[in-house]
Amino acid sequence: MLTSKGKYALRAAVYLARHHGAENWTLATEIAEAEAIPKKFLEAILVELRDNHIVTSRRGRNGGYRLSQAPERIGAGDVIRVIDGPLALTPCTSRTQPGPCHDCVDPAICTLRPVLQKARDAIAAVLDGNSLADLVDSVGHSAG
Amino acid sequence: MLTSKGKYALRAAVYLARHHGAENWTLATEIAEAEAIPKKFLEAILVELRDNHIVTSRRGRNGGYRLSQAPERIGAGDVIRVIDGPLALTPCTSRTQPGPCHDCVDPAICTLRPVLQKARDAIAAVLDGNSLADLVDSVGHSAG
DNA sequence: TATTTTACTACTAGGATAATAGGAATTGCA
DNA sequence: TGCAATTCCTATTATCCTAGTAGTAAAATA
Repeated sequence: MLTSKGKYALRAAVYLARHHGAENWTLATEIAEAEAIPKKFLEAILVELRDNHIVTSRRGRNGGYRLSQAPERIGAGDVIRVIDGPLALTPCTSRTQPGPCHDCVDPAICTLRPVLQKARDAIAAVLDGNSLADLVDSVGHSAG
Repeated sequence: MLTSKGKYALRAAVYLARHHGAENWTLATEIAEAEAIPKKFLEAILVELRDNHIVTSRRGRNGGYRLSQAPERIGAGDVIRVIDGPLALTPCTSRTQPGPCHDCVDPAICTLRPVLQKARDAIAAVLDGNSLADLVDSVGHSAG
């Protein structure tokens, strides 16, 4: 399951994608109201997205946030990874932040790894295969 | 990410699959030692698996646990669902325990749903497509 | 310099996680 | 009948995570 924070992040990113434009800066307040996200919480999320180069921010008057790249170039998985961590089901099957499972007896002969690896690849294929632009377009139609 | 509990459950289930036999009852102590799982914690897990008809237990002397069905008929997803809950990334995309996302403005026009639905299907295809018997066989070879 | 807006730091309530402890109930065997 | 093995049940605990809230600092612009 995603955390609320992760979903908020994705919704905010999609909002920015929907309003993306060369010099179009969107206010945190606007996103918070439109998406019903607690404003202060959203600010913290946007800072994390900024630190991870998903969004760019500008302070002061006429400031706000915008995507760092075109919506077509940012995957849903990119946003989720930043806020909720790796897509994998275990540290040992993560590609972006691989690490040992502390409760694993012997990684070399782990019975679970092959399936969990396949699961990770399947999740990543979907979430990395769908850009924010795709999400904007997908409203209403659940096929694709 | 799976919880430790979920991984313990899956490892225990695979252990039972490896030692599956008509009247073969395996002790919790044996599984705990072989898989390095805290015994008391494992007992609680096995009780949950029993309540959800994944394993069958027998008390007293010569007691123990065994799978309720042939290892070929129990999917990795079945075990994970019992211990860690739905495979879906959000309640609204769960097939086995569907529910509303409390932070969702309007489910009908949710921008995230289509992708999350696809993600769920992808995860489920892998985890439901691999039985405990498959996991037993997959040791060593990570392809398949 | 006043106002807008993001950025930063600190704090908190509640719940989940990962156990541990102790004993009760059940079964088989001598 | 009683003892030992084993699962089953009820509590309790320490630690971390989640989902925020509050207040203030810093920056940019008009």
